[in-house]
Amino acid sequence: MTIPDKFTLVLRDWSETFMRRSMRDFVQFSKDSGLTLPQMSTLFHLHHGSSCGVSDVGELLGVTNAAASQMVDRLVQYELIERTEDPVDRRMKQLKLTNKGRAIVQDSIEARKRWMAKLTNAITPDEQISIITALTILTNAAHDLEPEINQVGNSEKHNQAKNDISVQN
Amino acid sequence: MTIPDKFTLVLRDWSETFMRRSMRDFVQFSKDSGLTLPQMSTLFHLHHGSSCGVSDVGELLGVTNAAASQMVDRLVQYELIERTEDPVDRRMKQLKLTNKGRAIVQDSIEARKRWMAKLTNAITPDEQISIITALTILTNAAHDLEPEINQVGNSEKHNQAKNDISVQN
DNA sequence: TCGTATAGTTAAGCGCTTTTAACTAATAAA
DNA sequence: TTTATTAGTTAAAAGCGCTTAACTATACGA
Repeated sequence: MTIPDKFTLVLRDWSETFMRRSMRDFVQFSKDSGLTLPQMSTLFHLHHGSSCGVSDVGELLGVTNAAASQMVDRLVQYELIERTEDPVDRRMKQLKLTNKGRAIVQDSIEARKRWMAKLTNAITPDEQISIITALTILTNAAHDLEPEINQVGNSEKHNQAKNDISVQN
Repeated sequence: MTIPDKFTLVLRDWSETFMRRSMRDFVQFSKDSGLTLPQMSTLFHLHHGSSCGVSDVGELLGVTNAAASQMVDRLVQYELIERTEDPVDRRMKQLKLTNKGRAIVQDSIEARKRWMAKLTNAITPDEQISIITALTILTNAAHDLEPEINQVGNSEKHNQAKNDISVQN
C-alpha cells in the first residue's frame, strides 16, 4: 500500500469518526434548542461571517430567496436575529445575531469544546505536538482547495497565515 | 500558550473547516438525491451498521418509533431499503439497504473520496506520513471516548486495533 | 426620465417530519 | 393461561421548508 493510499484511508477513517460525532451533536443540540438544522446553520453562518443579507442565507442553504426570507422571518420572530435595512442600499437587509441568538451559538461551541477537551486529555503532550503540526498542514491545504468560501475577509493571501501557530516558542 | 491550548485551538480550527465542508457536501448531495437529511442519515446508518430495527433508527435520529416507522416506510416505498421480519423475534423488522440504496450511499462516499484525493495531492508524502500518525492517534482516542457507539461489532478491544495501519513497511 | 435589474416579501400549495394516541401482533413473565 | 411488555404500524394534526408566481421597493444604466 502506497503512502497516499494509506493517507486517504486514515483521513477517511478519521473523518467518519469525526463526522458521525459532530453531526450527532449538532442535530441533538439543534433539537434541544427547538431549532431546525437550517435555522441552526443560519445562526452559525451569521456568527462566523458577521452580517449578511437574505440572499446570502439562501445561497448558503442552497434554496431560493423566498425560502430564505421565510426562514429569516421565523428567526426574527424568535428574536434570534435582527433584520435591519442597509443604509447604503435600502433594498438589502442586514442580518445580525441578537444576544439571544449569539448565546445559542456559543452554547453549541462550548459543547464541542468540552468534547475536544476530553480528547485533549486522552492524548499525551508529545503526541499533541505532532498532531498540531499535522492538522495545521491539513487545514491550510483544505482552505487552499476552496479559497472563496473559507474565512471572512477572503481577499488575502492563503497558505501562509491563518493557522500558522507555531509550537516551538 | 500551553501545548494543550494550542492543540485545542488547532483541533477546533480543523474541525470547523472540515465540518463546514462536509456538512455542505452532505446536504447538497442529499438534495441532489431528492432525499431529506434524516433519510440520508438513515441510509448511512444502515450502510455502516449492517442490519437493524425500526427503533434503532428512531434512536439514531432521536425521534419516536412512530416517526421512525413512517420514515422507514417512505424509504421502503422508494425501494432504498428492504424491510423483512426477523425470523427469531417476529415483532422486529430487519432493515437493509437495497442495491439502489447502497448505490446512493456509495455515490456520496465517492464524492467525499474525490475531495480527499484532491487534499492528498496538495500534501507532500513526507507531510502525509506525519499526518497519518497524527490522525491515527486522534481517531483511536475519539473511539475510546465513546466505546459503545463506534464500530459495528462493539464488543472487543479498543485502542489497539482498528486503525493500526503502520506506515513503516 | 424611463426601463431594467436587484433585494426582498407575500401567498398558495405540497411534501416531510414529528408528536400523541390508539391499535395489532408477538414475546416473556406470572 | 393470563397478563404485561416489547416492536412496530396507523391516523390525525401541527409545523417547517421548499417552490412558483406575483408583488413592492430601491438602485442603476441608457
